[in-house]
Parts: sequence; structure tokens; C-alpha cells
Amino acid sequence: MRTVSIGDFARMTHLSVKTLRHYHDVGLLVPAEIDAATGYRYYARAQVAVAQVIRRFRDIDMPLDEVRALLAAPTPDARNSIIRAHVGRLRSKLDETQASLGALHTILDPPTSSLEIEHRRVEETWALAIAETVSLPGFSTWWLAAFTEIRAALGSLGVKATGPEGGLFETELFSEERGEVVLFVPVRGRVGGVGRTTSRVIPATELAIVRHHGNHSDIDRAYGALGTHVAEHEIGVEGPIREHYLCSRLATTDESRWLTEIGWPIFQSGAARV
Amino acid sequence: MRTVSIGDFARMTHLSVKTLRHYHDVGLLVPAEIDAATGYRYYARAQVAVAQVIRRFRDIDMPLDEVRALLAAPTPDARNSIIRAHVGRLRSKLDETQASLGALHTILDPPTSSLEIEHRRVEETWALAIAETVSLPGFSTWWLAAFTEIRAALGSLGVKATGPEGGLFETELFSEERGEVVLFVPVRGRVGGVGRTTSRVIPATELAIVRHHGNHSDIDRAYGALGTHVAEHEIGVEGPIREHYLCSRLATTDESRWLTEIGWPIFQSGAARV
DNA sequence: TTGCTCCTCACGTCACGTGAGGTGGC
DNA sequence: TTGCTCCTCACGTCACGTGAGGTGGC
Repeated sequence: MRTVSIGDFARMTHLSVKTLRHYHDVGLLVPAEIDAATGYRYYARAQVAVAQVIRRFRDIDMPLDEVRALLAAPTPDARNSIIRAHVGRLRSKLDETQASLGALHTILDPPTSSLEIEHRRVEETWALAIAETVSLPGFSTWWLAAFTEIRAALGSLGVKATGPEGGLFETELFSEERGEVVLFVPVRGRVGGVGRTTSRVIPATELAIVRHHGNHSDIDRAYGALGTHVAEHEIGVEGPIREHYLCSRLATTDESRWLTEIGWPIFQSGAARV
Repeated sequence: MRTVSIGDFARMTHLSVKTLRHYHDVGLLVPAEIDAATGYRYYARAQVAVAQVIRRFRDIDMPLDEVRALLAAPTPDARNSIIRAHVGRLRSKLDETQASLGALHTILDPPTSSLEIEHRRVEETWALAIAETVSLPGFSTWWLAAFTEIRAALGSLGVKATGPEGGLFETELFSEERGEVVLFVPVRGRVGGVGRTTSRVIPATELAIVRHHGNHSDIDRAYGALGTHVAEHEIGVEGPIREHYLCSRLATTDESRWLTEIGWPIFQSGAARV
């Protein structure tokens, strides 16, 4: 009359029988009475309230040890400080998750912009390159000198380019106006370096690419558009930004014909096969 | 040159070495190369992007099996539907947690109302009682008849009351205007029942209590105030609402002297000892 | 030789759930 | 006797972390 079986108690508290046995094992909720002969657990009706409190805090993932401390708290202040500590942790976890979800959210919606984005996987390639840490001021002068040197080196080595000139830009270059840049010309295999040039492998990557026409005075607009697109609609990954110089001042002085590809590293479905 | 050790890869991806070995074991992220002699794992730089995607989705608790499916998704649509399913589940979990937190939040802040709330633990007691499922309309008539009958039964049994009259009200009585009510007078132990009366144990409970003075025409205001208080500042538990009739029409016709306690079941710190 | 990185078991953690094999009361 | 509830192990789950004991290259 005064106590109920574990099955009835489970129904009263919406806890499973297995869970109740577990709480007994760890001493969190010990049955009011245990039949010495059969081992049957019997719970007092007053324990329903305790069980409900346990359930409430387990619902918000409070660890059993903390729930135990909560139940034993001698004063409302002690009780509240336990709750407060857990709620604080939970809230910051929630905020992180919310932020991550927010970042994902727009990925799922198809892009609405009229920006022409191409997705491309570029394979790794050997290249003759110049790698230096540079600052944004004076960059175009450095850029021209470097490619002039690479072209000269190729000539003196008797090696042919197997693709357009390109560059790898550490993201710090944009965030802190200073970072490592690798300018390169793809070649068939390893070749000896001349002067500042060295032979190196340019790694494979998946890119979201936009094209920029004309001179580079307003290329930051293309960068902005691409960055926004990737942040909102792609799964971006760390790694250097790339540029491919399909047509540049190295080829013609007619600025209107210049054509630059900007590539942002992203993750594409099916890219798991390495 | 083209591959990195597990330690370097861990630093590049912010995943632990143990985690990377685990991902290898379960086939989620297999090193590009494994030294047959030493067993050393070597990762390709291109795998950094894959590792970052894994980390991003693990950060929002996507199970490894789903991450695996995500990486293998043949199309963006397939990829997005996996993400969408997980995000949906996550969001509803978030909402639940938010709701639970909201309910807890006000518990932590001290009550600002001027309502006089007493917290009291009442012990279990035997009682002579009438228990019936009743509707709110006509309740006061039923109430008076029931207590008149209990008092008569006590007289005929030659038993003395050991406390004030009381009542237990199933919460459905308030939410659906119909529910079980137990009206009782505490007595020393089990006594035989007469007429509708039966002997029963009134369970122990923890209560938040307000007092209501005068006749019951405006007792719903006291109920409202108490209910609000409990919802905002206490850890409420399921169980019947109680009333104790310290002074009622059973004792005097002077309504101004009537005094009713209303008790709401709550959880109090230190109540774990049963 | 020392220190550092890497390796492989085997077991621990957390909060239960699953399942086998068996008992007891109506 | 059947069905139902209860019991106790022992092991599984999930995503790793811990720790012991050992190897290999500079």
C-alpha cells in the first residue's frame, strides 16, 4: 500500500526500469524497501518527487554526480550554485551549437546571388616557384619581379610551362596585410632552382572559383563577393587562397584582356577519396 | 615532403592523435600512407580539408556514421539531406533544452513578489477520508456534505481528529474542471470506514504554502499567485494540490475568520532522504 | 645515451540498453 | 500451466581517453 513495484514506479516517473536499477546501483535513488528474499525493489510514493527532479535535470544533461550533489544540497544557495554552474556550461555549449548551425544554415539554401561560381578540383603539380613572406604594400611590384625571374629561370633551364602562372596566398596576407606567398609556374616534374626560384609541389585542392576581368585595382570586390559566397553557401576549409593568371601583364599590356581566377578552398561532396 | 606524421597532422587539424587513430580504426579517415615496417601513419596535406569537415560536423555532434555518409555523398543534394536531417534533430533538441533552461532560470532568481510563501514538509498520516471524482460546479455543496459525513463517522467511531481537515486535489480538477478529490480528517491510525468514508494514508510531501483569508469566492486569486510563484521560483513536482482548513464554515459562520492553506507540491533541497 | 615521437593492446568513462537465463506469485 | 513481472550477471554502445610497455630515429 505504501510502496510500489519498480514497474509501477517507472510508469509513475517516466523513467525506464533499467534506468531505475542503474540509479539504485550508483546510489542515486535507493528503493525505500528491498525484499530480502526476492531482491524485489519497492519504492515509496514520496520518492516520485525525487525521481522527477532527477529526470528534470537529466533532461538537460546534468551528470549524475552533480544531480546527486544537488539532491544533497543543504541550502537553497548550495542548490542554486550547482544549478547555476551547470546552466552556465550548458548555455555556452548552446551558443556554440547555435553559431555552428547558423554557419551551416545558409549552406543548405541554394545561392541567390548572380555571381558566377565554378567548382573545380585541381590536381597537384610540380612547379618552379618563388616563396616569400611579403606585405601588401608594394605587392604588385614584387609580383612582377618574381614572375619575370621565374620566366627567366625557365628559359635558362630550357623547361616549358605546363599551365598558366599561379599563386598561393596565406590568409594572413589578407587579415594582417602580411603573409607567405608562393608564385609558381607549373612544370612537368622536378627541375633545379635558379636564383630565388625553387622546385616544389603545388598541392591538390578543391576550389570555388570566380573570374576577374581587367586590372587588379578593384580585385578586392571579387574577393569580397567570393568570400561572402563561400561563407554563406559552401563548406569552407583552411588553406591558401589561389590565383591563376590566365591572361596578365606578363602576356599583354591591354588591361581589358587581363583575366584572373580567384580560388577559395572548399569541401566538396565526394572529396573524401584521397 | 608530401605527407605529414600523425603528430603534425593533429596540430594542423586540431584533432587529437588518439582521435585520428580512432578515425583510422573505424575507417573514417585512413592515412594516405602507412609504413609497413613501423606502422607509422602518414597523412596527405589534402586530407586536412577532410579532417576539418569531420571536425566541423563532430562539433555539432553528428554521429560518425553520418559523417561517413556525408563524406561519401555523391551529390550536393545527398549531402544536404544528410545535413538537414541532423540539423533538424539538433534544433528540436536545442529548443527543448532552451525551454528547460527557461523554466529553471527564474528558479535561480530570488522571488520579487510580496507574496508570503511558506515552505513546509508535511509527514504522512492516517486519515478518515471520502474520495470521489467530482466536477467544479456544485463543488462547495459536495464539500460541505462530505465533511459533515466524515465528522459524523468520526463521532460514531469514537475517534478524535489529530489535525485540521484537509483535501487533496488532482490537478485535472483545475485543468479540466473534473478530477479526483480526497477530503480527509487526520486520525491516529487505521479506523473502520462508515458510509462513504474510508481509512487511508495521506502521503508525506513538500509544499509551498499560501494562506487565504475569508470565503472562497476569490480563492482563485490565491491559487493564481501561488501557481505563478511555483512556476517561476520553485522546482515544482507532480502530485495533488492540498488544502488545509484551519478555520472554515465547519467551525464558524463568521466568514472573516475563515483561514485556508493552499499547498503546492515542490522539491526542496535536502528532501532526498526518504 | 637521452628525449621525443610513434606504435599496439587493453581497459576506462558515461549513462544507460540489450539479452540471456532464471525465479516467483497469480 | 501460462503469462507477467521481477531478478542478476555480462556484455554492448558511442566516441573517444588513459596508461602500460615497447620501438625507432636523431
